[in-house]
Amino acid sequence: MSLSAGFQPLYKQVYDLLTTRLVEGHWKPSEPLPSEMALAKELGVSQGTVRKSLNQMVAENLLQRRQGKGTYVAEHTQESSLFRFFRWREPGGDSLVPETQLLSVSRRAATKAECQALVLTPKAKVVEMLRLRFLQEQPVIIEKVVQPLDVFPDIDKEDLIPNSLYTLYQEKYGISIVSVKDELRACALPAKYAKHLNLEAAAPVLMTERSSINIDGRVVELSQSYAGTDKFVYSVQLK
Amino acid sequence: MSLSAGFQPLYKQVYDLLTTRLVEGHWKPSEPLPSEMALAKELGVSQGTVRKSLNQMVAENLLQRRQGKGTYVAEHTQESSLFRFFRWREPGGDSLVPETQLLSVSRRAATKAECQALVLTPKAKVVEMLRLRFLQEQPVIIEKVVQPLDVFPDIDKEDLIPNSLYTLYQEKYGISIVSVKDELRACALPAKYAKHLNLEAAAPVLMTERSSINIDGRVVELSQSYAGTDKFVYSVQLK
DNA sequence: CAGTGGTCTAGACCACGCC
DNA sequence: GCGTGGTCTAGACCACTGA
Repeated sequence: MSLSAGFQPLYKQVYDLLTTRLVEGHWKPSEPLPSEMALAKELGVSQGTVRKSLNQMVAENLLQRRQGKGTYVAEHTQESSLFRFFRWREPGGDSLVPETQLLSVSRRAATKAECQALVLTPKAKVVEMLRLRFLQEQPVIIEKVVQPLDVFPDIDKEDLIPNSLYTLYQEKYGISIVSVKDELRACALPAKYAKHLNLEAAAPVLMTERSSINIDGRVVELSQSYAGTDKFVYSVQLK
Repeated sequence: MSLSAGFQPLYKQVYDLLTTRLVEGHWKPSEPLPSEMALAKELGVSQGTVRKSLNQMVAENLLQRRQGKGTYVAEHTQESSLFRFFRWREPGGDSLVPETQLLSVSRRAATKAECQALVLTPKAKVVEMLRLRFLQEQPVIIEKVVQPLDVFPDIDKEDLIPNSLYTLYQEKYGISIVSVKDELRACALPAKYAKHLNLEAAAPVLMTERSSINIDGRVVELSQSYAGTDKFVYSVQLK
């Protein structure tokens, strides 16, 4: 076999190699990878070993396979991305698609906490976006997003911020968000946001702090949001 | 092959068969299943096909495999069960293990909403438990649990309610919770719970409504809890 | 029709647990 | 040493896609 005689099983080595190529942008989103046979031949392993690696990557939402066609880099479409990471529902109900209004965009130095969470050098520049999200035409969530400029150069100069930022991240900046960590608490609505959500100041709201993780494992985005929960709930299934 | 000539792939048929056996209590928790070879011979398929089915069941937390020993029915130990489904953490911190104090147990007819959620005949009997959960010696969560008596006969007569109900469910009632659905909202703390949590009435608290799903797909438990979030947060990773 | 992924088999060898 | 699960291979056949 042409792979290094490491201590890891072959399929794991193949997985690491293919993931590295993916991270480095060797293949673009929605592009096909070489076929199983081609990869097996190139890497000097059997087709079954390549298959095991590819299937693991499919399980992690890195790839998609279509019988008769090929293996493709997973695409963060508006729908799939929102469906996976947008957890707001009507109680007992189906998934919802939010509308989004951009309120402000600014550039500033990162706070100490942000530097730590995003692994930045002190005083590195970040962009802060404030967005208001609507569910069924009602303003429900106000969201502050923080993005490091070294990851998203000049993102504050974008003139079209899409509904799902993750598609923009993937298409323009080569960032593929593969997982997010949410921390939820209840708190009193800060007075400055009250008018946006049509709620009284100090109304109980759900506050979510999210860290978004790129395919290479780096935390590349922080967000903090406040949501009224009279009509909608944060819904999650644990398995 | 001795399996029905259905339209499903073989490994799926094997998976269904083994899952059915598991649901029916053919093997008890922490008991070993027959070896791959034995199952393959019994079912008239190859070892690789059995392996694929077993690995899928492992991925769904139904089984555990130990190299050199065998394949075992997954056990809901206090730790593993809590680790999977108990989502409270210190902000940015590690998982916590709660202490639990049972406040009351009572038997009553199910409400209409409960009948619908738990698929019960009208006016079926349920047990309602009220529990106070402590994190780091502080009372943080007050939880109302509703269990149908047809699933958990005489559970209100248990004299030792463990920290994790799920272990009790598995050991005494043959119920294996494989997934839960949580709906979270912020609300004002009901006055009747204020003293338990050492908070003022109407303080903003995180309310969680949980449906717990048995291995056979049935919703077998509902719970509703209120939690103060000054020191602790509900933390979840989406992938 | 050729090329792709999906399923299934049979068999080899390895790593681990236990007697 | 034996039985278990874990890895890897080689090859057959099927199902789907698109030229």
